[in-house]
Amino acid sequence: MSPFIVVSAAGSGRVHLIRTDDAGAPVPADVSEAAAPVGADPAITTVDAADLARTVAALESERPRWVWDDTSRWYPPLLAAGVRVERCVDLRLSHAILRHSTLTESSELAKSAPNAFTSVAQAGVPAPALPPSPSARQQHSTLFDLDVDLDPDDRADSLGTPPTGIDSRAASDDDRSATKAITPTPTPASSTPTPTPTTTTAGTPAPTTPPAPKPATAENPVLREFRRQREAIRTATDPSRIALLIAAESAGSLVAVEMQHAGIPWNADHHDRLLADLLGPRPVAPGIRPAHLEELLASIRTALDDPLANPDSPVELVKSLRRAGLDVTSTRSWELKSIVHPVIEPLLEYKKLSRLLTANGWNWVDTWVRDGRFHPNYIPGGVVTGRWASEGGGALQLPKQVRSAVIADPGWKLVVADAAQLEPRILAALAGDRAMAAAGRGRDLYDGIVASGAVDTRAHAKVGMLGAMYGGTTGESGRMLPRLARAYPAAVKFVEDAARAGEAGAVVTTRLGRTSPRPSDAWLDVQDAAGADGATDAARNRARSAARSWGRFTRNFVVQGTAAEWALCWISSVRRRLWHLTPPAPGTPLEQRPHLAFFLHDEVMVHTPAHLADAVAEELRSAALEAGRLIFGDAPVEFPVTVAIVGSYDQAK
DNA sequence: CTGCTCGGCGCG
DNA sequence: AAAGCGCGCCGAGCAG
Repeated sequence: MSPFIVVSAAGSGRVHLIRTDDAGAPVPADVSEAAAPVGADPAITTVDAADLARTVAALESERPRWVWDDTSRWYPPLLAAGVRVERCVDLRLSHAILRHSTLTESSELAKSAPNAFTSVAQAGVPAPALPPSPSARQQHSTLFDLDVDLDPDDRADSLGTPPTGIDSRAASDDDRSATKAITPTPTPASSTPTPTPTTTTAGTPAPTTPPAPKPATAENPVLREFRRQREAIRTATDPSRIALLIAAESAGSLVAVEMQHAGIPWNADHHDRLLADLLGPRPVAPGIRPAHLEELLASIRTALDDPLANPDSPVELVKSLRRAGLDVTSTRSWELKSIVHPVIEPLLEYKKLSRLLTANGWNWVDTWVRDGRFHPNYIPGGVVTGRWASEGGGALQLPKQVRSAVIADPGWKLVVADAAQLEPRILAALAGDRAMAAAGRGRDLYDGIVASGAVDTRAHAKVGMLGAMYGGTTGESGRMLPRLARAYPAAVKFVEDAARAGEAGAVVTTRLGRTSPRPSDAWLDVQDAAGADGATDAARNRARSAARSWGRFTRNFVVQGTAAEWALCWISSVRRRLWHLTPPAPGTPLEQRPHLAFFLHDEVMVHTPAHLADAVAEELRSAALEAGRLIFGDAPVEFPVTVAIVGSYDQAK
């Protein structure tokens, strides 16, 4: 079996490498490595940080899993040195999952006091890397090469026995430590990468390994944490699920670093032309409005007969509008749209363009685009549900307005894939709802719901399903719910159960084992106050409102969180497939081969030489199939992806 | 001056 | 038509 190698900072610019078995027990290296053993312990070697990349590259042929505290700390320098690793274990991300998961709640790790690994959110992904296996079965057993059985045939419940995602125990101990992401390292294009792992990356937790001149492996805190995690997984309620989640989370952490490294191809000249077309030429100095905005401002002031009207200040603008006789309570676009008045058109246009200018204008390009690439900082596990967050440049909110500036290199293509109606499909699989699964088979899921007769239009099906998953009760979506409940009772019951759990203060757990945070002390206090003798109506209303709000959160957590797990498995598989699409090419940087360039919850973008675009498209589809089977086994729910091969991002869908 | 909340809006 | 989930970022405006 390929080894685990624990990577641990040793101080003084040195790094310890410790070989272990799958339980985290040190094992002697059977081949001598370039570095000398430390003391009498043959399992541990020490290298200079400056030699780490070379050492890792040499050892990579053994297909080890690199075990480190934080992929975002160790991997960037390796990539910068041209070294890509196949797979890893991100202990920080794994710890966050294992500490809170109901599947590992009896583990020593879950019961232990917070430690240096406790500080963060969640996320990460390992990197599988075998050549494509001939059979689906083999693919499953090798995808992540976990030490657990991932055979889909053993993953029982698919459809038929709905897995329990709901944990009905009431919340008890307080725990609000691990929800928010680490302080990320802002990475404007101008910043320089952290040169070596021994330099603590700014913003990341301090190195967890104290300088230990004569380290015994038993005392190594990174190794100790790894051992505890392996034990937690081994003794979990459903080891294969939590192990898959840990593997996917760690693989994701590799993808995140690789995508930041490669960047999104961004044509600054095109972006500038786009801005000039809409706003007018770039102002000569900051603080000056572009010409078109200035014109719109004049129109607004004329229409309001208010020469001082200021659309940049919501508070002032509401006053101006009300002075002009408009009955508004805010300046939200959707509220303004319902009003008939000459000021509305230029005002909405102003707001639209002003938003473009401030969010993705010339300053944005100057700050974030360097040498034709936008290098956002991705934060795996940055969202409580397991979704990624990002920091710097608003990478996950790129408006459609500017996507035409995302242009493939000459001779290259962008292959953009999107999982169609991912969340309702996830719900169908989670709930074992055969009718909903059937509605989505071979077609658009919402069309299938219409075809079943449950609702009359696709728009109704969509808004109804979104409402069911978000907890909407009013308007169109509220009206659709009874119809959906009649046609798809299992799916609706599933989300209702999740909501009831949250309202009662309980936690819920995703398919693979990510558990929702417990409600805050403040929330519990509000509930207690409402139950006390002599509680006022106001207190009871407040408690009911807070309970429902938390119920909407847990209702959505299970679906969004499981969708995030599907997406992690998808991109992990895509990563491995892309790597094997081209022959081994030692010394060829990652970004000169087909590579992931962007990931957005249920959508990915691959930047690839044009002649490989069709093959990439096929791998994206195959990977989606693989992700579904990994998580849901033989459940009859399909997870189709739409794939577009384009020259620029705006041409995709 | 910094640090914070808020309104508003971009994305899924 | 505009609400029900999850985010990040911007400018305005206020508190210190």
